Amino acid sequence: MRTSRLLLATEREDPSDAEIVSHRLMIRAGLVRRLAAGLYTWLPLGLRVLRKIEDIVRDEMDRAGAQEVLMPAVQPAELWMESGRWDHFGPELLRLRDRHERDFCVGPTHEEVITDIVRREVRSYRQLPLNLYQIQTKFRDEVRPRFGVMRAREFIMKDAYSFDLDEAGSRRSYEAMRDAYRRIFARTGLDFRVVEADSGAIGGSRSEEFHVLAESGEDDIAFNDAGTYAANLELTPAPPPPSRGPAAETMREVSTPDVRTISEVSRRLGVPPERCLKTLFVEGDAGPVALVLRGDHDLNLVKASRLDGVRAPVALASPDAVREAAGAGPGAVGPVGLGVPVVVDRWAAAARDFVCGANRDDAHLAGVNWGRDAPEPATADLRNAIEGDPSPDGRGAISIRRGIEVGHVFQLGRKYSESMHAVCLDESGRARTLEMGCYGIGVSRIAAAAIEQSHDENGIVWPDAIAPFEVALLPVNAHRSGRVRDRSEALYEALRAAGIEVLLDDRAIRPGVMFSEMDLIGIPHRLVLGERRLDEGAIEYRRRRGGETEIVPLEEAVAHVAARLDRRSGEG
RNA sequence: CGGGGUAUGGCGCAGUCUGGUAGCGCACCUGCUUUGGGAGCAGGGGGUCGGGGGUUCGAAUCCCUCUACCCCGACCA
Repeated sequence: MRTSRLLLATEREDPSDAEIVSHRLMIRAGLVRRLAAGLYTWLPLGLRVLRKIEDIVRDEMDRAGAQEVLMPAVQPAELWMESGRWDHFGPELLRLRDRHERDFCVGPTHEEVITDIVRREVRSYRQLPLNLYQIQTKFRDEVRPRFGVMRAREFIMKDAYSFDLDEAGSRRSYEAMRDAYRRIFARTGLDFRVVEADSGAIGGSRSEEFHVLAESGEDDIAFNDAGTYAANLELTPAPPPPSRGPAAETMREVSTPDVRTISEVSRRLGVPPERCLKTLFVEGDAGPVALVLRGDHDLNLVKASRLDGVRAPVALASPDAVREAAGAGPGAVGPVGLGVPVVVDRWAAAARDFVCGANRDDAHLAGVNWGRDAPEPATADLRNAIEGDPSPDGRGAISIRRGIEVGHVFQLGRKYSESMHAVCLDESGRARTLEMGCYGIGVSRIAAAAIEQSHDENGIVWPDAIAPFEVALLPVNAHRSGRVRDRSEALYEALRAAGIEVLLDDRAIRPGVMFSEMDLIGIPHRLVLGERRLDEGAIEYRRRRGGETEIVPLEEAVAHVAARLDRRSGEG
C-alpha cells in the first residue's frame, strides 16, 4: 500500500473527549471515528488491525476443530422468551419492533440462536461433539459506554458454542477452547493472564477469563508470583482471620460531630482504621441487611450477593432506609443494638476494642467488643483480598493488578439446552439434553488493549502480529531525487514479492512528517532510503520499539527485514 | 440512574460575565523559498455559533425549552 492512496486520517492534537491512551491514539492515528455514543467506524488502517486479529482467531478456532457460521444480528423475541432472558436481560438488550409489530432485539450474544440451530439440525450423538463459532457485530446498550472501542455499545466479538452429549465431553470441549485461547493471545503478542472467574450469574460449572494486564483495565485480578494462582478479585477468598484477643477496654460513647468517613473517625479518635469497623446497609429480601467490615477493608460485591437474604446484584440501601433501620444516618451506624440482620466479615469479627457508629447522629462507640457489647455475630468472607494476603493456594502472597477482559470461557451446562429443548439421541436411542459451553473473545477490544499495553510518547507500538503493516518504507525527498524514487519503488516491489506487508510513503512531504506519522500509527519496522546512504549502497533499518538504527546493504534489505519479523504461526 | 460539565469551520480552542461587522492555532488550496524528526513567508477557501422559542432596534452573548456528547459516582457509612 502507498500512503498516497491510503486514507491516513491522522490528527496532530489529542481529541478533547478521549480519556485513556488507547482511545486518544486510536483517534489520532486514524484507526476509528466516533459516530455516536459507543458507536465507531473502523477506518482502513484500523480495519487492517481488526482483520489481523480476526485471522489469528479464525486460524486457531479452526485448528481447535470449531466451524465458522454467521448468525443474524437481529433476533426474534420468541427465542429470548423461550430461554427466559427476554424478561431478565434488562435494558442492555436493545429491543425493537418491526412494521408488523413483532418484537426483536439486536443480539448482545447468541446462545438462543445457536441453540435453535442445533436443536433443529443435530439429532444423533454421531454429530457430536460440535463447536460452532462466528465473528460478528454485537450490541449491548451499555449504561455508560466509554474509553472508545474498549467499552463500546456495538463491537466485534468472536463467540463460539460447544455441544456435547455429556459432562465429560463438555469438559473436553472447554479445555480445547481454553488451549486455543492461550494460543490466540500468545500470538497477538499481548501480556495476558488466565484467571478464574465468576460463573454465578450465568450459572455454569466452570469459567475463566483472559485478561490483558494494563493500568486502565476495569477489573482487578489477583495472582501470586509463583504463577499457580490467578483469579478475578471478585472471587479471591480472603485468608482466614487472626484469632481475637481478649477485651481490654470498656465500651464508651464519644461525640463525633462532622465525622463520617473511616479516615476521619480514625484521625479524630486516634484509633487505626483496622480497629474502626464500618457498617454498610444493603438491600435485602426483607428490608435492609447490615454488613460489617474493618475500616481498611473493602466490601466484595460478589461475595455479598451470595449471602442468604441479600438481594443480588448488591445495592446499597438509601440513606433514608438506613435512618429508618438504624435511627441514624450513614456514617454513624454500627452493629450495637441494631434491629436488622447483621453479617460480619471474618476479619471484622476478629477485632476487639473497636470503634463503630453509635446509631445516633454525631456519635460513635469506642472500646466495643463482640459477645459483650454486641451479640456474637454471624460471619462470612465479605472483604476483597488485598495486596500481600497469603495466596489461597498456599503458595506465596497475592499481588493485585488491573486487567482488561478480552476473553471468557464458560462451561454452561444445560441452562439453554434445557429451556429450549435441545436434545439428541445417544447410542441407546434415548433422548439426552445437550451439554453446552460458550466462549467469547472481544476482537475490537483486543486492538485497544494492545495499545494500552504497547505505546510510547510518539504513538502506538504494534506487536508485529497485529500491526496494520509490517514495515514502513520511507524514501527521503523522493520527489527531488530520481535515484531515491527509483530505488524505493524497486525495494517496495521486492518487499511485496517477498510477502512482506509494506507501506510506502510516496508523498512529497518532508521526512520529519513521515517519521512522526509512521511512529504515530505504530508500524513496527522501518526502512529509510536517502541519498546519503544510497551513495554507500545502503539503507537504514530501525525497529519501532526502541531500536537502534542499523545500516544495511541495499541488496540485503528484504532479507534483513524478513529475518526480524515476528511471525508466530501458533505451531508449537 | 444520580451529580458535574461541554456544544463556535475538519481538529483543538478564545469570544459569552458586560448584547453592537465571528476570531486564533493546526489542517486544507495556490505561489515562492526550504528539505533526515510534525518548515517559513505571502495569498486564499471554508462557520445556520447544537435545535426550537422568547426578550431586544440588534443575540454566539440574556431568558425558556429540547437534544447530543463528555467526565465522575453508584464503597461516606
